[in-house]
Amino acid sequence: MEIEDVKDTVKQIFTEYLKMNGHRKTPERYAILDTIYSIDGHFDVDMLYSRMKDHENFRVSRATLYNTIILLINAKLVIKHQFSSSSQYEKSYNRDTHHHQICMQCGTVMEFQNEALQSVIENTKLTRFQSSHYSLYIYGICAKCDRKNKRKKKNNNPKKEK
Amino acid sequence: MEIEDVKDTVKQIFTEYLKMNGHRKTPERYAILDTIYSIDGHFDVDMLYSRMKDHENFRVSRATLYNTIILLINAKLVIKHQFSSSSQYEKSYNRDTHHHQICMQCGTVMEFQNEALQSVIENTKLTRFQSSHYSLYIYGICAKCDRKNKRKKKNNNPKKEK
DNA sequence: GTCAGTGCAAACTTTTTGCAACTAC
DNA sequence: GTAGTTGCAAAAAGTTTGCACTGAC
Repeated sequence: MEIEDVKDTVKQIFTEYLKMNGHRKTPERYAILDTIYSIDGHFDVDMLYSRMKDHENFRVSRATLYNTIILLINAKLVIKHQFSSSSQYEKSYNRDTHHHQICMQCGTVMEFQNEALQSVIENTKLTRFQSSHYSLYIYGICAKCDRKNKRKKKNNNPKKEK
Repeated sequence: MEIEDVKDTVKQIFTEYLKMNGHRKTPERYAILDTIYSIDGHFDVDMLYSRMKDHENFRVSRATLYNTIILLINAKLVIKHQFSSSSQYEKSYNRDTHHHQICMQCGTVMEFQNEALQSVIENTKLTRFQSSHYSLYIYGICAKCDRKNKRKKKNNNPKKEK
């Protein structure tokens, strides 16, 4: 699906959601949705804020961003993650299911796909629980940091870890 | 393994860790470790703080709690989660591997075990990444909230979602 | 015209930091 | 004795809230 088609579709879904729940269709809300669906990967409120101001030339307050994101999460158009201190978000419509590997040293979050993993998780039966979606975070050390550490270990005193 | 044995063991591990990394063995650090290993399930800094003050009668500052928890995470004796606004932690030594199901409505976090799931995740090969541990969070609606919602839908006006 | 939505600043919450006092080594 | 630790209070960072103004309906 082309990106513009996706944008049109999510706009329709959002419109439907707003109508269903008695919310107004404000330009801010559509601008935020549009910007989010232009972003690849994860973003936080701060990044969204500056991206809208700089790239889209559309200024909204942070409060409105927070408010709108809640609506988008309820409309199932955005997913919220909390791997770092600030909440991270990502668009969820028409995205491939993916998992996250997080480097404990540099904090980099990388996505990977694995269909076997995905199907096992999705087919897990849970008792007395209606599951809607899931997040799998695998923590470890990325190749970059691993190389960096090995180099350091070789050269310096092998005492301090910090 | 008995709980007191576990406490002794983690104390040894922590002592070893502190020595290895040139940290001091302070009474605060051991008291914090002991309290954490008395708690079943998850806790946050605030809960740990009041628990130490009330139950253990040992007062430490929040700053020290944060500092010590970082050491314990590095020593692999504590795991950090971030499903709610405040960071949640749990002891990790001698605990069964488990997964989390989180109710998006009431925020309750429940643990469940599933060996098939566990082995698939643990055997997943990751390229260029040394994995250390993982977290699986499944989001949805718990039975309690589900019942509550159905009751409400039946009785009231079926308009508002909030 | 009305009330939901917005921007702004202030408030709030959680976590981090600077500094003086303390203590494990 | 001297660094590493602690407690405290202040600061920082992220998010929420109260209120007056605006604009979607």
